[in-house]
Amino acid sequence: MTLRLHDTLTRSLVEVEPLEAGHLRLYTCGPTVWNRVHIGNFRTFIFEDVLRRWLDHHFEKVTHVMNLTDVDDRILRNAKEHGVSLEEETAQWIAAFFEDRDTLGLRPAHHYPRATEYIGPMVELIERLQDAGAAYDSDGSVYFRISAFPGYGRLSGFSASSLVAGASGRVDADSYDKEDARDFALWKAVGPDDIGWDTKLGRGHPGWHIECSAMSMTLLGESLDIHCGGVDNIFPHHENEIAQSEAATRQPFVRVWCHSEHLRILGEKMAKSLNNFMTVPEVMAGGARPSAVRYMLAASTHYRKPLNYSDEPLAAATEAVDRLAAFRDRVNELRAADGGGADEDVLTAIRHARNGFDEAMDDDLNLPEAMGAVFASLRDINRALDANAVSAEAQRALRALLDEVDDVLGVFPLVDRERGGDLSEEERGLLGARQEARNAKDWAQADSIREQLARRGIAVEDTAEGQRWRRA
RNA sequence: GGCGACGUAGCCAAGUGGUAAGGCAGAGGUCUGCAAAACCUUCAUCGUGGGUUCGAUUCCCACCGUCGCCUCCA
Repeated sequence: MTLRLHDTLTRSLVEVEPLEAGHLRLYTCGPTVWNRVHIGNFRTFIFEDVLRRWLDHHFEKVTHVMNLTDVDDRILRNAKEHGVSLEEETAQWIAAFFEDRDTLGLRPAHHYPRATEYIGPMVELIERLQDAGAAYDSDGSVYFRISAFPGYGRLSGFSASSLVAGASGRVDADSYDKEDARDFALWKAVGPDDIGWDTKLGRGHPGWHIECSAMSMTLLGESLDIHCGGVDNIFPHHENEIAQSEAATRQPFVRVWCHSEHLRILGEKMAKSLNNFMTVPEVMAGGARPSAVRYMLAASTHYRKPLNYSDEPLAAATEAVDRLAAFRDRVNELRAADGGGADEDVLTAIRHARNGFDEAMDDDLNLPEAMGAVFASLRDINRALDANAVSAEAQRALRALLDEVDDVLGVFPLVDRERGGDLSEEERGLLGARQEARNAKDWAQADSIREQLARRGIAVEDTAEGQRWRRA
């Protein structure tokens, strides 16, 4: 089975083949830590997490690097305003990012390089560009010379003439003294009172794009396999990364570019600038479960299509997760019999689920379709289990299927965390009393206790094996 | 203005040149002391208008609508 991903540069599906056999090198654009990231950012991070997990499944070794951009104009401004160092300013937001990452169950990257720790490599890279004639000084700052890189615009599809300076209304068009409006800053000169670094280039701080080139080359080499981010990074960020990297190394910078679509809210992109965003803690405070948020962001639609955030998809995701979790409970509680009358049907359904899942995932990470295959098989399996017992072997196969699916989906650890630990002494007592009431066929009493437990957030179900509880 | 994406049931959504996965919600039923869970049944001709084709939701054109990018936004 080969994995195919949509490559932004060629706008086609390409087979993923690591440059170094058996070792895939992945770079994902991380957060700019100037405040708490929102769930729109996390849509991209979760897409990248699903990719990372599927790559782990495919290749012997994966090295995943996610950068933390801890120097940029907003951070510098805030640090100055608060009268603190850059490190003090960003520490809280880095901590918040890791907290949210863990809330949503993202597999940690192998490296989280910070821009401020790579000033040296950035300066070296800029010097290489100067030597190559691809960079020039202006008022102490250093700019990349677009005209020195003929391939400029390939990734975004923008031709030189089509770029309308300031058309987005986001940035002042002519605030810098550049040869060409499209040229971008590699190094920005600052005065002695401003936060900056004294380097061979003079006192200043790096431009936005150079950090990713320097950090990825340092940690992953001058050519890496996959580089991803949100679609809004295509231009200018990734376009500029390609230009500055390849102008320096004369080698292809990245083999496959992947970009995820935006999360929307009320039909519009969720963004800090539109003030229509929600953070992970805010969503949780609204009663959402981490497992449901993760499911919604990862699996409710394909990563290259916009996803609209609202209560309905979240509720649907909650139910979908519950269905999976209930099925896992059922599998774990199966009392396997030697005969295993349902084995054949169950094993067939498992095979269908696995094949459908793998195929859909290999086809550009189509997790929605992959889950469709899983759910279709769940129904077949449930039907078989309703009718007959299964062998211990079939039970093991069912567990393996769930493990495989959740190796990518990643919701079960979150579900376990949400359910909390064991029952308290008192709650156990209530459950025992209810069992006694049921034995005595005192239904009124049994129902009343079930009500009490429900008010504590504990759902009780009666099964052939007795009572089963879970935190709802 | 340039470039690009999308438009499938009440909602979310996958997909294919030969009459549409899956999830949620709804309706009816089986099971259950009652529930819950599970299962069964039921619920769409794929934005509009043309064209190509034996046949299009799937290819082409136009239109309408929504959205994104156009120098520091994931």
